[in-house]
Amino acid sequence: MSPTKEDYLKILFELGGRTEQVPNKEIANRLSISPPTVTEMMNSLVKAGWVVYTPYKGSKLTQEGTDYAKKLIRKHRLWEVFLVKHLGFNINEVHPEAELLEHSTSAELADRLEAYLEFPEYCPHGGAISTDLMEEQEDMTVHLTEAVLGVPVRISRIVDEDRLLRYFENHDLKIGDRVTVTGRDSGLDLLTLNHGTTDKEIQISQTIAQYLFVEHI
Amino acid sequence: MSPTKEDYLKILFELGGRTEQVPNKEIANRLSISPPTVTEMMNSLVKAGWVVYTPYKGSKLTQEGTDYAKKLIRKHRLWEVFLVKHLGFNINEVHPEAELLEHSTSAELADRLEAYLEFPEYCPHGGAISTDLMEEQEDMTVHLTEAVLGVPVRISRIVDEDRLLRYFENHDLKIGDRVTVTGRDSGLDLLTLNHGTTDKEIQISQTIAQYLFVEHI
DNA sequence: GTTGATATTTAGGTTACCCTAATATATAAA
DNA sequence: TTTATATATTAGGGTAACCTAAATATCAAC
Ligand SMILES: [Mn+2]
Ligand SMILES: [Mn+2]
Ligand SMILES: [Mn+2]
Ligand SMILES: [Mn+2]
Repeated sequence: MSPTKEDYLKILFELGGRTEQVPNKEIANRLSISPPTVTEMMNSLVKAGWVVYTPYKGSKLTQEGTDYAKKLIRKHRLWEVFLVKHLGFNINEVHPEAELLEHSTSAELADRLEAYLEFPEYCPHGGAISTDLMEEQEDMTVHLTEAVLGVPVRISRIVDEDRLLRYFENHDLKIGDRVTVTGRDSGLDLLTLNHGTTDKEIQISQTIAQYLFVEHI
Repeated sequence: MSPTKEDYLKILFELGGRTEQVPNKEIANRLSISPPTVTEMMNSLVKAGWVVYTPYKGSKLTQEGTDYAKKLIRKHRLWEVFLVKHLGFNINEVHPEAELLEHSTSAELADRLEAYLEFPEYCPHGGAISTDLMEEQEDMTVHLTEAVLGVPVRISRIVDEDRLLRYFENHDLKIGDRVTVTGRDSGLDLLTLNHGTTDKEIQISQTIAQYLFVEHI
């Protein structure tokens, strides 16, 4: 498996490909790649047994594809923990580093690294590390867009995609922050939040709020 | 730069391409790749400014090529230290892991890793980590084949190429061991050693002994 | 100085991963 | 139900990194 193919599997998992069909366009967007390239790659992933592909509909991961993706995500998150905890990297810097390291990590190395880090439960962005907890978290967490108006919640996880992390940093949002959704404007695609700690008003786009997960306090 | 090209530069350095012309065949052997592929790659490395290539003669690294190779080797050796010291890997297992990790390591990551490891001087195979010390070591060390008969020496460094490491392990040789060359048979390509610690007789091929460096005690 | 062994290059081909332009399909609107 | 729009596929092309087979260059031995 090449780093390229591995990244396709990972993205597929992150876009819900474990349970639903993911349209090519979403993959193309996330990887900044042209749609024909995605079509081509999906056919190749089908041939290798990682994916089930329905033309014009989208792709779903097979069981093997799901397992492979979860192993990759585990490696990615383990490296992020190492980079932050031991090497003193900033939370917003580690994702691109881990994006590379994940592909150069044997199962043996991942296991030893996990033990060395004393079996952390979450990565610095709140993502679960154990492959079982990963599915659970994926099924249980609520998107910020689905939070009830006026009810305070805690940010539990940020989808760690480079552009998103910068967006959230620019809006002063962090894992663990308490926020309350105070307004929703679907026309302007806006979500208004009250930040629990600073009591400041924050406005973010609803489209992007989909990548923020929250839990009830 | 692709991992592939990076490995070519590194091999070139390891084969003495900093000071001498390295023939294509040696590169082809070390990388287990066909000679035409090497020719092709050398032309590509020339175009990128890493290498000076004389057809039918061989390749030398430019200053830029040398610097790049040394940075890569530093990353490689830092990872080996980490894998052995912190993750408990065996010395003979770490080379293939580092061979991958080196290509996924930013300058920032290498610097932080080096500080975290408390600036180690040598990798587990005795290779220098600082890029200055690296050249010095390359120029100063003596090949085991050049050691004087009957004079005890200490093994200071093993060229960490996968097949070689296994050969040396099979012959019970390790960094730090004292050995005395007791015989040399050029016809049979054999070198007879007396192992200082166990007092056992060891026979290794002269060809392979070239990859063992020793220092006087 | 010719010969022969070895090393190297040239020629031609493959697969992986990317692209744009043109065409076809699906779906939402009129 | 036609039409418009978004999405997806097909067609055709490019570069990187590999290969084998055949041609050519180098160099040491005779
Ligand atoms: Mn990440
Ligand atoms: Mn990646
Ligand atoms: Mn090594
Ligand atoms: Mn390598």
